[in-house]
Amino acid sequence: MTGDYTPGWDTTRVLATWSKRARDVNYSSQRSEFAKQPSVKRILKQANFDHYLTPSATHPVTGRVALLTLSFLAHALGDTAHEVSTVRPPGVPCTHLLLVAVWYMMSKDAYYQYRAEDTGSVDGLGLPSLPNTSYWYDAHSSMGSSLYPVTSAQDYVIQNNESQLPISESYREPMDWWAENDVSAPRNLTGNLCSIGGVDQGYLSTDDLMCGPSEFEPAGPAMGMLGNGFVGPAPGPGGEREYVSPMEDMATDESLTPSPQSLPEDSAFASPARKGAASDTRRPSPVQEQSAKEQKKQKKEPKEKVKESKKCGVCGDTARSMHFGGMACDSCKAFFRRSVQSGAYKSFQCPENENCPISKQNRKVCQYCRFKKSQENGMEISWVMSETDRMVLWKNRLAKQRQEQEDKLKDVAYGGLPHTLDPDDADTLRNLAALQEATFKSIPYPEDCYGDNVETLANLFVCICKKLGLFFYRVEDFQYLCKTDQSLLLKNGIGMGIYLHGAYMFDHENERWPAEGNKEALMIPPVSLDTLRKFTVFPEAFE
Amino acid sequence: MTGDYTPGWDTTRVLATWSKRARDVNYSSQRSEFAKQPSVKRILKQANFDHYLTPSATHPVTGRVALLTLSFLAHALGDTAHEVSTVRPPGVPCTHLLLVAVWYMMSKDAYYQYRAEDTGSVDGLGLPSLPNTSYWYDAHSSMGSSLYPVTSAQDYVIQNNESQLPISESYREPMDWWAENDVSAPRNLTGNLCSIGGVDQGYLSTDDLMCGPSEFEPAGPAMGMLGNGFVGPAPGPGGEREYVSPMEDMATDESLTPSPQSLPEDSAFASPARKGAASDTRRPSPVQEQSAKEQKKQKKEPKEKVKESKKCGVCGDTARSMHFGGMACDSCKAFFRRSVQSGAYKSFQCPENENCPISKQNRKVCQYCRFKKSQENGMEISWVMSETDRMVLWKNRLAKQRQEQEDKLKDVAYGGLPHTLDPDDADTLRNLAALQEATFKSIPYPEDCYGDNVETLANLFVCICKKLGLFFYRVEDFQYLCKTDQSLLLKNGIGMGIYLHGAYMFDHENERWPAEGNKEALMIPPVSLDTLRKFTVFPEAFE
DNA sequence: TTAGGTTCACCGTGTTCA
DNA sequence: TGAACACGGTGAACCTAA
Ligand SMILES: [Zn+2]
Ligand SMILES: [Zn+2]
Ligand SMILES: [Zn+2]
Ligand SMILES: [Zn+2]
Repeated sequence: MTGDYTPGWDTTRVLATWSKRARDVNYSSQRSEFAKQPSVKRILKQANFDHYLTPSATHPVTGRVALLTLSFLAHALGDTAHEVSTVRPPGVPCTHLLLVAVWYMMSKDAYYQYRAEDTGSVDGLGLPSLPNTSYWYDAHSSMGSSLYPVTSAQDYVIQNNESQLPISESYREPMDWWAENDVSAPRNLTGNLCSIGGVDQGYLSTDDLMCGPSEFEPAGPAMGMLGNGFVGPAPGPGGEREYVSPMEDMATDESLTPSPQSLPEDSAFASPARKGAASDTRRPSPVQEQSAKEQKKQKKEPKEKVKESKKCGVCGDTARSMHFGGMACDSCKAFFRRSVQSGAYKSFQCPENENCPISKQNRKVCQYCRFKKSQENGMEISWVMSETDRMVLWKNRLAKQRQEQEDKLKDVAYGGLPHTLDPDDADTLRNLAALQEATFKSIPYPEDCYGDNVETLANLFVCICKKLGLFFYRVEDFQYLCKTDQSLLLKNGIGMGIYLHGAYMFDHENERWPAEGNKEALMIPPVSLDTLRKFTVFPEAFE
Repeated sequence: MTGDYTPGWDTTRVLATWSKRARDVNYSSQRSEFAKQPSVKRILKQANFDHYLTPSATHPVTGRVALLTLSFLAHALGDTAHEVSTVRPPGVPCTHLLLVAVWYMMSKDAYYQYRAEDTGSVDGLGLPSLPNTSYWYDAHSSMGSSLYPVTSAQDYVIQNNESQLPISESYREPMDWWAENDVSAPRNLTGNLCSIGGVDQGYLSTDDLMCGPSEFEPAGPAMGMLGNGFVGPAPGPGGEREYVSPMEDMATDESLTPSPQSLPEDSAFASPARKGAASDTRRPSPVQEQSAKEQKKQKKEPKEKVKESKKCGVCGDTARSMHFGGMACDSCKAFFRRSVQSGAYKSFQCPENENCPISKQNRKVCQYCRFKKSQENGMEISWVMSETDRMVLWKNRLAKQRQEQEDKLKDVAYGGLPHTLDPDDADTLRNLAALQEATFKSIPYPEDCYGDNVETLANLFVCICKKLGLFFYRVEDFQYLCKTDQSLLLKNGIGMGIYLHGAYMFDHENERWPAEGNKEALMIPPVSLDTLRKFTVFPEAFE
C-alpha cells in the first residue's frame, strides 16, 4: 500500500540545501547588520521588528518561554519556513502558503523516509497500527451526509467557471459544489491532472478537515453552518480575476514596480571603492591643515564661552558646528557648498567696494563679500566635495541601495522564493504556490463567513480548513498515499497551515484580519481581534 | 451527555486571576526595563532572554516571523502557561507538566464555555456534528485488539504491583498491562477513586493517544515495537519503588536521585570546556609578542613618568593602555577596530603622499595615514576579534548570564508555583502536578526506549504519549466528558503536552535530553539531539 | 588593572523641498 | 535660499573577562 512511494522531486535535497543556505544568509546578514548597525534597537526599527516587541514578547519570562516553545516549533517548521518568510514582500501573494506546502512536503517525506528505514510497513513494527482504511471516513460514514467522495479522478475533476457565481447562488451540497467549482489549472505540481491513483475509496468530510486545527478546538464542534449560503463567492476586487499563472502575474506586476530612474546597473556596480572615497580621504593639504589647526585653536579658546563658539563666523547667526573648516551657520554652509560645487563663486561680483558688511539680515545682498568672508572665516574650497567625490559617494550609496532593491526584486521575481534556490526547486515550489492560490480561489468564502462575530468566525475557520485540505489533497503525490497516511498528513498540515495562515494574515497595525498588501487578503472576510477574543475563554491572553 | 458538566474547581476564575496577575507583572517590569535600559539587548540580557538569541532568533526577519507565529502560539497557551513557567527552577519537578495540566484545563473549559454560550449542544448550531459515540473507538473497534476498555471503574482500577516486573518480563497486551500496572493513589484530584461516571462505553487505544503529537508525526506510524519488550518496566531506580504520595515523594525522592545507570552521563554534563580555547585563537605571534613586550618595557620604564607612557603612539593623545599591540588612545583604538572589523582599511586612500602627520587635531583627516601609523605603532590587525570570535564571545557571555539567572530563580522556588498564587489554586495545581508525577512514574520507560537511536526514540515517543494520555485520563473531571469530548481533548492535550515536555526537558547546554535538575529527568531515557536529527528529513533545522 | 567589545550621542558631509 | 533630513564616521563612556 505504501511501498512504492517515489516523490516527484528530491525533497530532502531541496530542503537540506535550502536550509543550509538559509542559515548562511542568516548568519551573514546577521554579521553585516552587527558590523554596520551596532544598535540592536536600530536594527529592529529598520526591520519593522519593533512592533512585535510587545510586553509579552520582551518580558523576561514570557519572552523566554516564548522562544523556548518557539525553538520547538522551529523544529517542526524548520529553517526553511524562516527562509521562505525572509522574502515575503507585502505584494507577493501566497508566500505564506508556501510555508504550508513546504511543511507538507516535509512531513510527508519525513514520514516516508522513516518508514523506509524500517521494515517498510507499519505493521511490521508490531504496533497496533491504524487500519488501512482510515477511520476518518469509517467514523463518519454512518452519518452519510456531507462527505466528499473523491473516488476517482472523474469525481475530482473540474470545470473552471463557477467561481464567478453571484453571492445569491442557491445552496448546493458542498460535495457537488466542490467537485464542480474547481479551477482548471494548475492542478498539480507537474501540471498533470490529479488522479486518485491506487486509492480505492476516498472520502473526506468536513470533519476530517477540521481535525487539524486543534488549536482552535473550541471552534471545532461549533463550526459550520454548512447548510446556509455556503456557496457564495467572495466579494472584493480580487474575486473577479481569472486565474493567472503566478509567473505571468509576477512579470506584469513587476513592470510597474521598479522606477526606471533607479540608476543603470553598470553605474551601480562599477564603483569598487565604497568607503575610501568618502568624505575624509581627500582631506586638506598641509596648508589647510594649518588653517584647520588654527580653527581649532580659535574655536577652542572661546569654547568656554559657548555663546561665542556657536556663532557663525560669517553672518553671526547661530551655528551648530564647524563646516568646511570654519564655524558657520546652516545657511552659510549651504551657500558656501553651493557656490563651490557650481563654481559660481568664480563669477561673484561685488556691487560695492568688496567690503560689504555681512549680517544675518543682509547676507543675501552681496554674494561676493559673503563668500570672501567665508574664506576668511577659515572655510576651505577644497573641503567641499568635488564632483568626483560626490560621484563616488553617490555611487556607493546607490550601489548599496541598489543591492537591497535588487535583492528585493529578485525575491519578487522568484515569487517570494529565495533566489539562492535551485531553479528546479524553485519551480516546484512555485507550482505548489500556484496550486495553492488557485485552490484557495476556487472555494469562495461563503456568505456566512462575513459579519465579524463569533459565529461567522467559526464558519470562516471551517472554510479555511476546507481550502487547506483541498490544497493538500491536490498535491499530486498526496494521491499515492493510503488513506491512513493521508489523514495523518491532513491533520498535521491543516493544523499548522491554519496557524501560519492566520499569523501571516494578521494586520497587527489595526488588530484585525486580514492584513493588506496581499492579493488573497482582498477576499478574506474581515475579522477583528476582538471577535477572536470572544472566541476564547481567555481574553486576557491577548496582551 | 454534555449538559451536566460541573468542574471540580473554578477553573475560569483561577485562570483569569492568574493571567491578570501575570500581565500586571509583565507590564510593570516591562515598563521599568524600558525606562531604565534603553538598550533592547540589555533588557534581553538581563531578562535571561538572550540565551535564545540565536542568529535566527535575532535576525530581523526570521525573528519577526518567529514572534509572529509565537503570538499565535501564545494565544493557544495563554499567559497562564507563561506565568507557570516563570518559576521553573531547575530543581523543582513537574513544573513543565503543570503547563500541561493548565492547558488541559483551559481547553476543556474553553470548549465547554463555548458550547454553553450556544444552544448548549453542538447540534443546535446546525453543524454536521460529531457522533456522540466517538469515532475514535468506532474506527478501531474493528480491529478488536489493543484497545483499552475503560467501561467501568472496575476496569480502570488498578492493582499496584506489577511495576516491579523485571525487564525480561514477557510480553503482554498493552491493554492488560496498562490496566494492571497502575498506581493506586492518588487517582484523581480529590483523592477519590476515578470512576467513569456516566460514560457507558469507552475505549482508548494507543492510536488514540498518538493522534495528538502531530508535530512528531514522522514517528507516528513507525513508533512502537510493542511486540518486543514493551512491557518491561524502566530500568531506572524509580521503576522499582512503590508508589508514594507525591507530596511525600518530593521530600524523599531526592535521596536516591542519581540512578547508577544514568550517572555515567553526568560526565558528559560536567565538561563544557568549550570556552577558553576560542578567545585565544587569535593571539599574537611570537614576533608580535616580542614587539608587545617591548612596548610593555617601554611603558614600564617611563612608568614613573606617567606622562610618557600615557601617550598615544599614533596621535599623541593621552592613552590609558595598550591596544591591539600598541599604545593607543581610546579613539585610535576604536578607529583601528572599526577599520579592521568592517574591512574598510583596505580601501583607505591618502589624498597626499602617504606621509601625513597625525596629531590629535588632524587625526580625522587622513584615514590611510592614521591606519598606517597605527600599524607602525605595533597594532596588529590580527588582534582584532573576527566575527566568529565575537560570536563565541557573545555566546559564552550569554550562557553565563543564563546560568546566573537560573540560580536566582532557584531561590524563588515555591513548589514550582508562583507564590502570588491563591493558596487554593495552588493546591489544585499541586494536586494536578502530583497526579501527573505519579502517573508518569507508574508507566516505566520500557527497555526499548533506551539506546539513543531512531528506533528507541520512536518508542520513547510512544511511551510519553501513553503517559500523557493516562494522566489526562485520570484527571477527575475528564471522566464526566463524553467520549467525543474526551478524544478531542486528548488530541489537543497530548500534542501540546509532548511539545512542552520535550521543550522543558531539553538540555540545551549539551544538546540532549533530558535536562538535569529534575527528578523525572533521571528516569527519562537519554536522547541526543543528533538522534532527533536523524528523525527528520531536515537535520539542518537544528541550528 | 588591562584590554578586549559595545553603545550612543554627536558631527559634518550631502540632499530635498517648500 | 535655508530648514530639515539621511547617512556614515567618531570617540567618550561603558561592560566584561582575565
Ligand atoms: Zn552664517
Ligand atoms: Zn560686497
Ligand atoms: Zn590616538
Ligand atoms: Zn595621508
